[in-house]
Amino acid sequence: MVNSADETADFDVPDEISGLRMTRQRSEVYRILQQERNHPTANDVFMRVKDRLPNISLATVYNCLEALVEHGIIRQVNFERESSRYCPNLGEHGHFHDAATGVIHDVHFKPGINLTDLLDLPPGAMIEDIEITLRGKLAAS
Amino acid sequence: MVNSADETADFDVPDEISGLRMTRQRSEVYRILQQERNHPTANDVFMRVKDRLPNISLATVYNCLEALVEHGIIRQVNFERESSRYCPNLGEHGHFHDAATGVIHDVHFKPGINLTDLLDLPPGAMIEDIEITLRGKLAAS
DNA sequence: AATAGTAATTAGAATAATTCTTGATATCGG
DNA sequence: CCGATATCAAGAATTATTCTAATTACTATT
Repeated sequence: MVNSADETADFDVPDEISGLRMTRQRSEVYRILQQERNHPTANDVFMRVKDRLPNISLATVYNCLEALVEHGIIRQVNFERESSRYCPNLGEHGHFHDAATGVIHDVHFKPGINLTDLLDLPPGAMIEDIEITLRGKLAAS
Repeated sequence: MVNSADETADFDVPDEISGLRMTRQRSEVYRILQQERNHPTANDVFMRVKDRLPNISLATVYNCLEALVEHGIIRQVNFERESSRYCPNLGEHGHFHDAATGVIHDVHFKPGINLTDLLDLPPGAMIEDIEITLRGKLAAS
């Protein structure tokens, strides 16, 4: 069954992404991340995916997320000691956590900015990954 | 007993810092962070502090660290899902994690750089805290 | 289409870091 | 010194996550 006229605005997920076989469970997990870009936790994904796969287990959601992260298809985002969150935005960006609402906003660099140029890195450091996290409040607008 | 000629190069810790009463346990925990600037975990601190306070419990170390963090005396640093690490360096700085050795190096901005100027923040965002984490390898030198 | 081999999924147990609870101690103000 | 409050210790409890073992699904081959 090809999902062309489903209830939600779906994404068709190919059979394979970056060498990872996209099983039913992985597709649905990935689809949820694409659809709802609010940086859900594994448990959030679990609750949402159960609508479509009522028998899925939380362990499978963790497995799927891990597989997607390892293949560079999504990113895992950690904030303090809270549950990990997952994010389909692969470009270099940071996260702003609104302390009042708990909402996470993606934050991008202004054009032409390269963070590593601005840091005094230890000699010989080869950067593989950068994480920028900001915590604060949004002024009532 | 005033520690002026102890085995290690000690710091005298005042009776109170930022309104936090410096009990024996909190002083010793704080002293360890000052002495060994390798971003220890709570358990690392626990093992080291037992030399001086053999009866201290891990829960107390956690309590002390939490009190120190809450009073802005030290910083708590998280990397992925690993145990929290603690750091007496209060100035704005990031952390470079050497994937090969696990060692964490403090990273500072080059002079005159203000990160928030370089980011496209959500309108009205008031930043209270910034965390920059870099992961990579140090080239063999 | 049956079969063998591999990979994925499930459910629940196990783990690890951290927090909580409770009772005992220490400290401070009067 | 005495009561009030804060801190500490020990171990239980919690939470997110990972592991284990058994089942199921998929792939390639006959």
